[in-house]
Amino acid sequence: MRPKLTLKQIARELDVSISTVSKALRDSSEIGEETKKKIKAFAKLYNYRPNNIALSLKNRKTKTIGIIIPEIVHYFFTTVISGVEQVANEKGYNVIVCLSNNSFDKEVLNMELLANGSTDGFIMSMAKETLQKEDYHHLTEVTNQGMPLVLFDRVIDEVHCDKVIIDDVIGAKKAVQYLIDKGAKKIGLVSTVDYVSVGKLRTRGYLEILRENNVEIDENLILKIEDMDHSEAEIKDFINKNDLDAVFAVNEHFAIHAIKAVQEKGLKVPEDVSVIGFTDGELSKRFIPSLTTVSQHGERMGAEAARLLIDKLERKPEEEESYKTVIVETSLIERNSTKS
Amino acid sequence: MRPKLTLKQIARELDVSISTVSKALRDSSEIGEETKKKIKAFAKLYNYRPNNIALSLKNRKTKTIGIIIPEIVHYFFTTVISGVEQVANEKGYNVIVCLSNNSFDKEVLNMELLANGSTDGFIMSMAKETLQKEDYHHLTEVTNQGMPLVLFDRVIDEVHCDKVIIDDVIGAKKAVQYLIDKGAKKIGLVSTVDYVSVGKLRTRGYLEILRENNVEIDENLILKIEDMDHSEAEIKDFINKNDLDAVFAVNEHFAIHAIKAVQEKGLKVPEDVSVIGFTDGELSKRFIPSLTTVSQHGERMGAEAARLLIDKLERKPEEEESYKTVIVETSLIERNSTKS
DNA sequence: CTATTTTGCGAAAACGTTTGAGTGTTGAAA
DNA sequence: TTTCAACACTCAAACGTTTTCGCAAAATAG
Repeated sequence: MRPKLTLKQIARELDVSISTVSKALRDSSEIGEETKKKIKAFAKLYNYRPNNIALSLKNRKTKTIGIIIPEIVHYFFTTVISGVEQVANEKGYNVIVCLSNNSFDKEVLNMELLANGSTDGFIMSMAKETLQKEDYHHLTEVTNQGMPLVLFDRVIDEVHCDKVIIDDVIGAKKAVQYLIDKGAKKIGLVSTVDYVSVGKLRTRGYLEILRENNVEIDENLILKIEDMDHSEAEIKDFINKNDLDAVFAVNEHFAIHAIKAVQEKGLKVPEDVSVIGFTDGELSKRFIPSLTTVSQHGERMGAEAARLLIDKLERKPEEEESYKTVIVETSLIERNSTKS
Repeated sequence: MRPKLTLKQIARELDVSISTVSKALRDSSEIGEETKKKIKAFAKLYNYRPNNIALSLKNRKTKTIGIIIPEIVHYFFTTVISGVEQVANEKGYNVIVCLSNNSFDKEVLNMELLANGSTDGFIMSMAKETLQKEDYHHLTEVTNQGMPLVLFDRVIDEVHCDKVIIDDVIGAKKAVQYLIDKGAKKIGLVSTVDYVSVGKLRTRGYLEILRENNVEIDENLILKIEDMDHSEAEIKDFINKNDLDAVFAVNEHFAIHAIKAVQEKGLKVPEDVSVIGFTDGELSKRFIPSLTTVSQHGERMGAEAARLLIDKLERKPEEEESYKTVIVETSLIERNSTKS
């Protein structure tokens, strides 16, 4: 077992000072050609690599970005991570992933941990519990310390920082308009409770587009799910109770349960009932019938978020502060769960 | 914007030395009660937190573990990460995630980067390209430097380190035996090329159990997919060509394509053909028919890997070196893609 | 009232870098 | 011969900690 080589060891070996070694390796003009050559050869031979931690301490930057998400076993978030990772890597940054498991406390804990020097900035999507509590002190704390923060997907206006969101309202409108265009009259909505901002926005899109099309809004056709664990039963009940010709679900999960419920009711998708989901995951692609969905382009969101963050990190301090909100467009992907 | 508080600043503010502050905060008996109280109060008021980087440099350990996986947009890997994260967090470790994208070069790059002080050890699953090349110098390099490494899922004998694997052979045998028990005679195998070790092992399980049941092996009933991009067409062709009454696929993906192909051929699953997959993802659960699969318990694997790694990290140096291989048992989950 | 112990604190080194300032030697210009 | 610049290198500080050692003053013992 051979421990890592340090400048000090090279210096001792070659009988020069540490600074000489450092400068030689950075090809400084202060050092003679002969010495440089010797030192470089030695370093190469023994595969010297500077210690990142020491560099971080010296430079007061770690070249890593922290990403905090509610859960990782979730297609959308993994695509976002993938996007972040790609541009981070391009720009020489590492990515450190923390999960909040949708718990407020764990989110706070994670942020505090990472904020103490471990990362240069954050990319995060807020825990459900945090949204409920409306307690954002950990976020403002971190930004007050001068750490850049980029919020994505689940964002809130109260926190001032860069944001990457999708046009949830427009996305929902696109979906519902599509259903209307295909002749649907009674369009059900399966959404979440309103404190989940995406649920709220998609619900708003649904309402707006119905109004724009002069379709009367029937509150009975709107289901807001609180407890994911009972979503299946609730959706089944909802589908059974109402005579719908189309369903817009705010996520894949709900969409699939809706399809199942429709089928169990003895009707066919898409012949009798069309279903559109939100988020384009594995499930949407491979389910039978494959799902028409509003695609969120998670990878693009991650990439945008990383770009925003790194811009902030590498910006000269004299440049003035300003916060951008990037909206990543959704697109409707037509598959087999809607009439064509 | 208020930058982070340091010991030095507290010391200056309170007109004591840095060491006094440090000791007071760590509740050393060297410091008088009065002084301690004063310093602690100040630190608490201004929310002092020690700088992780400085601690890492001092202690020569970072309390982070690096996890390198081929891709993240993949259910199995996310469950593993989830498992790792859980026990890592419990023990006060952070997790830094790197993706190799199945590229040898990126895997090497990532390891080198993280090995220079960023992490205390590695948990990884090897890139496909690395397995093909059979070049493991980056792994031995890292272990030679005394960094613990835990390999999972895609492992190789040549590298000496802790390993977490599943009983691929046994898992495959369970699956095929199940098919045989249900009366299947012509059981097809959809696998990968042999340098992907899991493909090889599952293939071996298939062969062994057929032999044990005195079923003659027909090479025509075995499909080995090289190029994932053309897997769909190849599987379709394979299903069309052969008159199978059951299919064992080494992953979800293949299983689903097999089901589709069977259905497109005009046959029914599971009435005419039973299909079993490997890995228990979203897709398996929600597909219709939902898939009978061999579940890999990724979360458990991740947890085991993290435990092994942290044990190594926190082991006293005098204890002797030894490498364990933990086998996480698979279980067969019966759903609707097989006759009951 | 001296001798010794205890108490309370500070100085300094260390972790591995980078970098500006300093130093000694050489050679050439004045 | 003196002066000065160029060269090639070393010193030392800094990043933020922890920890060993040393030292003075106070408390205790003899």
